[in-house]
Amino acid sequence: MSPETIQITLPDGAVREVPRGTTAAQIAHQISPRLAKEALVARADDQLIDLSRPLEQNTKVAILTPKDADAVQVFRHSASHLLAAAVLELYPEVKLGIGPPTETGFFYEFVRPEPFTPEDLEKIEAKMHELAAKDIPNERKLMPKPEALELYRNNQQQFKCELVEEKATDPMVSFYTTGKFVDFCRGPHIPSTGRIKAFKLMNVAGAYWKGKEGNPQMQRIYGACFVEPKQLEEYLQKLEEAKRRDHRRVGKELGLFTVSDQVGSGLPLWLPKGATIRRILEDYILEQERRAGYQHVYTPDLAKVELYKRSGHWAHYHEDMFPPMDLETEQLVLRPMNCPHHILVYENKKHSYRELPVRIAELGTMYRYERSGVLSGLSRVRVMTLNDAHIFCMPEQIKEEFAGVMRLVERAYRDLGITQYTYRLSLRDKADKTKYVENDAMWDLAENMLREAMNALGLPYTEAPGEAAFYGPKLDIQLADVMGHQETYSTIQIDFHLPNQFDLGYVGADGQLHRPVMIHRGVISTMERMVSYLIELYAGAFPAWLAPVQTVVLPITERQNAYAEEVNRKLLEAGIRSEFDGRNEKLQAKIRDAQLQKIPYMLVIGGKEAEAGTVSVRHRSKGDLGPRPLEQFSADLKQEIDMRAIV
RNA sequence: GCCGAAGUAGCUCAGUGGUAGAGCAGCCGAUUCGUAAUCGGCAGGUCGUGGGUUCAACUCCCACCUUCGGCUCCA
Repeated sequence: MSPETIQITLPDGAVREVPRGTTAAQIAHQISPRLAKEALVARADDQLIDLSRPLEQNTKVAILTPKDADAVQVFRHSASHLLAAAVLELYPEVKLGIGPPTETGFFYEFVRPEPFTPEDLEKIEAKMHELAAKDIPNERKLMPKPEALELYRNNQQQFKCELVEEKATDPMVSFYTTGKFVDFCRGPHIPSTGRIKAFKLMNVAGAYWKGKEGNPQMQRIYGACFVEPKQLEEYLQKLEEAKRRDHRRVGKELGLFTVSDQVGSGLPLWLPKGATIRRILEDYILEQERRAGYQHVYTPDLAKVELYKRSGHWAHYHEDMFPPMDLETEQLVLRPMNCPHHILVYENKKHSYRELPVRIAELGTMYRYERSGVLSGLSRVRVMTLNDAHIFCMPEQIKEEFAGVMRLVERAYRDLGITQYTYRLSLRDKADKTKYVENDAMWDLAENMLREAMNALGLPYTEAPGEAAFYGPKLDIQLADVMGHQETYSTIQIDFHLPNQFDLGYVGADGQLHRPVMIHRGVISTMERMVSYLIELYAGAFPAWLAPVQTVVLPITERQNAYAEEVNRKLLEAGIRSEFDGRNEKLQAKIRDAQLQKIPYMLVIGGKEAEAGTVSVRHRSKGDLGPRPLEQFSADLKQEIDMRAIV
C-alpha cells in the first residue's frame, strides 16, 4: 500500500483501495450511482460523518440511506438548520438556542420579544420550502474556539456563546453553514437542503433554556419531518387518529366523565357510564388479587402530617402534596401515597415468619398537588385511586413475590387486551443526592435484586437512571399510546427504607426479631389512568365485558314496545347491562345512535321477533347477524362476557 | 408554575363597536317505519369571571379562572 492510498472496508467485508482524501460520497458513487443518490450520511468506524468529509486513514465505511434510523435523524437535524436559516432570513434579530432532531421531526429554539403567530409559521414554512428548492449545500467549517466565541459575541448570540463554552472541548470548533446561516454544530449533516421536502411546522411552544425551570423561556418551533412525503402523510393521519381516540373527546361523546371548574382542576367527575367501567375494573382486579392471596383493607385518605414525616414523604415529596390542614391540635394532610397506612395495618399485630408474605391491598385514593399546567382529562389528575398493595416479606421471598406480581400484571393485561408494553428498570440518579433517601448499600442491594428477578424471568428491560421512587428502585411497565408515547402504568418497587423508618419486624424461626422487606406494587395503575388508556385503546368500543352498556333493545315501531321492554327486563335480570330505546324514531336513527355510542349489541325487535320470541342481533362492527331466540343470544353473550373476550 | 392559543345554547361551531345565530341534542305535535339521521313547531345564552375604555362592548384594554399545545414534573 502506497502512502497515497488507504483501505476502505465496506459493511459486506469488501476492501477497496482508494486515494487518501477520498470522500464517502465518492465511494458511494463507485459502488452505484443509485446509492450515491440515496445516501444521506456515512458511518466511519462507528462515527457519523458528512459524505463530503475526506477520509485520511484506513476506515470501515458504511453509506447510510433513509433506511437507516441514524441517517434519518441526521436528515431531521439538517431540517432544523433549514428552519433556523428560514427564521433568520425573516426575523434577523432572533437569538438562537438549540435545534436537534426529535422522534418525528425536529425543533429549533429562538428568543424573540414577540411571539411567533400561526401566520408567522406559515411564512417560515414557505421560506423553508424556498430555501430547500435552492438546494443549498450544508458545509462544515472549523474555527478556533476564541474566534467562535468572538463571532457569537459580535452577533449577540449569548445562548450560542454558552454552548460553545460548554460543549467545545477541542481547540477547533466545527460550524455548519447553509447559505448565510452559520451554526455551531457537531454535525454531521446531509449534503444539501434539496431533499428536505416532507415537513410541516406543527406548533410553537414555550421551553426553558436547556430544559431547566428558572432559565429564560425560548420559543420552540416544532416540525414534523420525514424523508419521504408518504411517511409525513402517514404520520399526520396517525395524529388525526390519535385525536379521534383521545379519551377526553371520547369520554365526552360517550358520557364517561366530565370536569367542572366548580369542583376544580384535575378533579374529574365519573358519570354513570364511566363509573360502570371503573367499577367493573375494580371488581375484576380485587377478584384477581383475592385469588393471589391479597388481603384488602380500607384506610383513610387523611393522616397526621407526622406520619408522613416519619415515612420520609414529607422530606422528599411534600412539594407534591396538598398543604396541611391546620386543626386545633394537629395538622392533617391528604395522603399522596398509601404506604404508611398499610404499614400501620401490618404493625397492628406481631408477625411470625410463618405468616409472611403478608399482602395488604386497597383501592387507595390519594391526592397529589400536580402543577396546574400538567393536568389533563383522566390521565393527569389530582385525585386518583390506585390499585395499590404492599407485600411484607422476608428477603429470600422477594424473587417469588416479584414473579407473582408479574403474573398478575400479565394476566390483567391479557384480559384487558393490552399488548403494547415494555419493562423499564427505574434506578436512582447517583449524582442527585437530594431526590433519594441516602443509603448506597441499600440501593445497590435493591437494584440488583430487581435485575436478578427480571433476569430470572427472562424478560427484556431497559434501565432508566433517575426514575426511581425516593425510597427505592422500581420495575415500571410502560404502555404505549396510539402515537407510541410511553407512560408508566404498572410498577413494582423493592423497599428497604420504609421498614426501617417504621422499625418493622417479624419473629424468625430463631425466635429473634427480623426486618421484613416491603414490595410496593400497582398492577392496573390508577383507575383514572387505566380507564383513559382503555378508552383510547378501544376508541370507546369496549369489549362486551367492559362496555358500560352491552345491549340496546330497539323496537321498530311502538307496537313492539311491550315485547321489547320484556326483552330488556330479561337481559337485565340475566345480569346484562341493557337499555331500551323506546323513542318515537325510525329504526335507522336508533341504530345510528347506538353505533355512535359503540354499544356492542343492538337487538332489533319487529313484528316477526315479537311473534316468535326472538331477537334480531346486530353487532356494532359485524353488522346484521340475523334472528335467534332471546335465550340463545343471552347465553352466548353471557359466555362472551365471562370469557372476557376481546372482540 | 412557565410560554403560546382558546373560552358564544347541553354538544359542535358562525358572528371584527350598533337589538346574540345555525345544526344536533331537549320539549310538544304529526308519522308507525326492518339495520348509521322522518317532518313541523317550541324552548334554550348576564357571550368564562371581574374591572375598565366608549353614547354604545361578544367585539377594544387589564386582571383572574378554565381548557388545549408544549416546557418542567409525573401514577
